[in-house]
Amino acid sequence: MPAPDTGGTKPPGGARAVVETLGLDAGALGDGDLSALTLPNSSDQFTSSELETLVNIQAELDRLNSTVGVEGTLGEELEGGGDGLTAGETVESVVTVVSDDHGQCDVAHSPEAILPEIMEETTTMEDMDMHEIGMSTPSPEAVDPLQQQETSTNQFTSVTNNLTFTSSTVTSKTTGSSIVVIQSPVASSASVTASGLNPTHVTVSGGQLMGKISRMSGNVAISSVPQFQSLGQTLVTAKSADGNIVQLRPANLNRPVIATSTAGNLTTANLQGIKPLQTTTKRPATGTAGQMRNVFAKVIITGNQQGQQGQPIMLAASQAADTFCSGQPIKIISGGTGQSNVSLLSSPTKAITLAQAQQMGLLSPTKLQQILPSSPAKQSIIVNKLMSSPVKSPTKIMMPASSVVKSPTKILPAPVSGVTQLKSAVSIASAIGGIGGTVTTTVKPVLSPQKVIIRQGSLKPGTILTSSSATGQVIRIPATQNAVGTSGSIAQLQIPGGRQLQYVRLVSSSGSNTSTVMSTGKSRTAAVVPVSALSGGKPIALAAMRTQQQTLKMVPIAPATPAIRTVVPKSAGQTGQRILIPASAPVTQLRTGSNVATLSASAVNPITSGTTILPSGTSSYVMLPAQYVQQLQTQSQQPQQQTPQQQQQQQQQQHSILNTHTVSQSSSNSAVSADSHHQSRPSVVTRTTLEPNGIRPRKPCNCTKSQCLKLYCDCFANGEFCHMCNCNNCFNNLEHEEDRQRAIRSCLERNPNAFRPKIGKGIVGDERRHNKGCNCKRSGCLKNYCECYEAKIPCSNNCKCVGCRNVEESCDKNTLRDLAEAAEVRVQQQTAIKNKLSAQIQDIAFRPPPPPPHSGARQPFNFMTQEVLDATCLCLLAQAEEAERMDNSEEDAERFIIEEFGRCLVQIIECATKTEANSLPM
DNA sequence: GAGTTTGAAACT
DNA sequence: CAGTTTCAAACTC
Repeated sequence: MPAPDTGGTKPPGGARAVVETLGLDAGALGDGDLSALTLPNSSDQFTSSELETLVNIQAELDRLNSTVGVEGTLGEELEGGGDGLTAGETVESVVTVVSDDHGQCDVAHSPEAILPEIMEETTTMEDMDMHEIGMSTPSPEAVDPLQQQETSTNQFTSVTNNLTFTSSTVTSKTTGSSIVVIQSPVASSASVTASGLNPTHVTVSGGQLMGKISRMSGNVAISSVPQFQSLGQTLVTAKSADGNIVQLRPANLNRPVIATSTAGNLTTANLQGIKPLQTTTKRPATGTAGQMRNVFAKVIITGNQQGQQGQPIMLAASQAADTFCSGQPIKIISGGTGQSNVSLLSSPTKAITLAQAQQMGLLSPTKLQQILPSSPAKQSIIVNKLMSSPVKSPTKIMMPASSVVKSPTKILPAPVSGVTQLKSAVSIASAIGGIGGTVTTTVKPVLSPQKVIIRQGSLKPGTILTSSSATGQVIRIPATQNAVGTSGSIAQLQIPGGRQLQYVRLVSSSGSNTSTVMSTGKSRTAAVVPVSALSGGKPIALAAMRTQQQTLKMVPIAPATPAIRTVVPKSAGQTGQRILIPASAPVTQLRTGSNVATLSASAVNPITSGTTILPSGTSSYVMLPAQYVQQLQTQSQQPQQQTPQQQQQQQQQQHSILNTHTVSQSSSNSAVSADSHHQSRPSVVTRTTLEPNGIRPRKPCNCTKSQCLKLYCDCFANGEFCHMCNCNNCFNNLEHEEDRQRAIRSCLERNPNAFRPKIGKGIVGDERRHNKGCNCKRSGCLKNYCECYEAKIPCSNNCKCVGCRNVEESCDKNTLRDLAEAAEVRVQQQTAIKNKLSAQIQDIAFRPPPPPPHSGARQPFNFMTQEVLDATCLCLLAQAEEAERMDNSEEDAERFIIEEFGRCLVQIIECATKTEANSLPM
């Protein structure tokens, strides 16, 4: 299928698919603890030996490859399919497949897919319902799902364009989920058909990771052993020799693993496509790469563990609209144990046009102009399914082109000109099968929609996302119909600790056109749809499966951040809630309670302040702070709606709210653009207190000279867009995405860890500590000048501060205090011993002599007369004086005294014995 | 609110 | 790597 937007040539032949797999030992990560994802090396560098571990899983995949024998085939087919691809274009597609025992499948086509569930043991994907996702542009070439079956391991086949996932029973036990990244130089577009007729063979990587990487044909992005580096605590990135960054996410039992590999040239045209995951492409890897468009299909297959029912399999693939444009269906055939709860695409798709995005303020006119011409192909974003009648009344979701084009996590500068226009709503027909039911979901994008995420779910009203651990921030996602106000609103979530803004569109369950949320059946009430990310933003998709089984998926759309974070639901019994969020924060964890999803540590921490109304042609969008979301949640629980003023009042009551500017949606569609945050800037910027978790909420910056493109700017430093700040000449927004990306790159060049959270967990224990340490000279580290003090953590050895007094809770002080306490306890114990001995002596001394035994023998205590006791005490005093004179320590003195006491007792006993012996003859 | 202080970031 | 400058936040008045 020709790629409309690009006049490029088809990839030269021989395009091959490359599959990269990454696996980690499941045991490496504890439940809810993503920190284990951090590389063992302090340097965060993967060594070759470490890579071996990562590659272990590929052995199985190799067997798959041999069994499937698909490698090379894909490339061939893809070769033909690379229509109109421009040389050097790179398209990435991420397909994430999560399968649980029950074969539920969720298919999401998004730049980033999150699979919370990771295959722990046996994963059965047999008889999976085929879900077909029609790609935006219908391609003449038939799109037949590619099917592939594996007996020993998870089977999946992905074709860059047409994705068909057929799963057979997977008996393989994966220590962790396997991540397969399929890269094919072929243009994603048309020509590739994955169909049973023309099955595109995708080789599930065989050989070792390195080999796979290098095996990449023509467009080989990574030709040499990549240097792996972990970003944040959850993201592992590999940097190839050619400068390409490959992000790998370790697999875990509870966590999805996402591997992203980007290679080839990143051109403006490339940017048109979605940049799934966090990938950074600096330069064309090879000369050949420059001539070809690289299509990367990233497939992540994970299986739910513990046979959790209702665990959906989420299949997410992102494609560049221009490349994958034409109706390339993704079919998922899953058969579980006969229970294929395929909850795919049940909710209606929501798409927004660029014009709508512009109206919403997410895109400036200039930006829109840049975007429109470049890509004829229209990208539709399928956000979510909220309704039982999915196809109907699709809600249009604004997805800034930049967000599509640019992975929020991508830090490299991205050209804007080639942005593909987002357009056309995507209809998604999905049926959510009950347990054991098979459902086929078909996504029928109108044009060549970019599918971001297809997720069905219904957030049970009152779903709460809270950051577990330290932060404890709570985000409630209004999922009920009651939450009318939330429908169509965009919640802006900010990930703590380095974290980013997350924009989440909240879709109410109401079946209005705008908010196509309809509750079907009893269980499904609402879904949170991933919304556009302002440039580089990552869409966050929140979806809940059933009221009883809630699934939460969050696809971060936040601004660039070095890492991607995947959160895996912890509760086994329920449908896992899945959150994919930017990884800047050290640990993200999502625990799903019955109705509660918990984002651990800073996962969802500071939520961006400010609510902005986004005017749109069809519907209004509101930028909501998480607190507002929470509020809405509360409202959802309460039938009556509140006025904005009431909402504000509630917001004010909440701790974690920064300054929130709440604007109620109005039919007038007040024009407040997201990027022109200055307009929406609240007249009064309030400093907020710390959140309950102790983390200071995001503060609006006041930058004047740095253009908010230097680390001076907290917003920028946290990987966030400025929003409702007081800055001047701000470039930290979509309109200056290029500059922003350039600045990000510059910062990373200076300091690769520039965007990592400054406050992390210490080596020992869970205590937070400043990774770099402060350098205070005059503040004594007792003022907020000190970053340690500001973070409410004691200075550590990392600090170079002078005259530090921020040791109140420090280890040193604790140590001293502990020592003091221990000494005190010891003294008390010794005192008790003395008292006891004294009491015993007293008792013996004053005990009335027992009646003479018949034997006539006298017991030793009969000799404990007052004189004996006095003598003993004198001895003890003498010993004490002696010890004092010898300048012995108190402890030694006590010991000597006690020893002396023992000798006294011995003497008494001996005396008694002798006396008794002497008396016996008598 | 203006001015000062402070320390991180940026620069040399 | 150290010293200096720049910058924005924190702080003081």
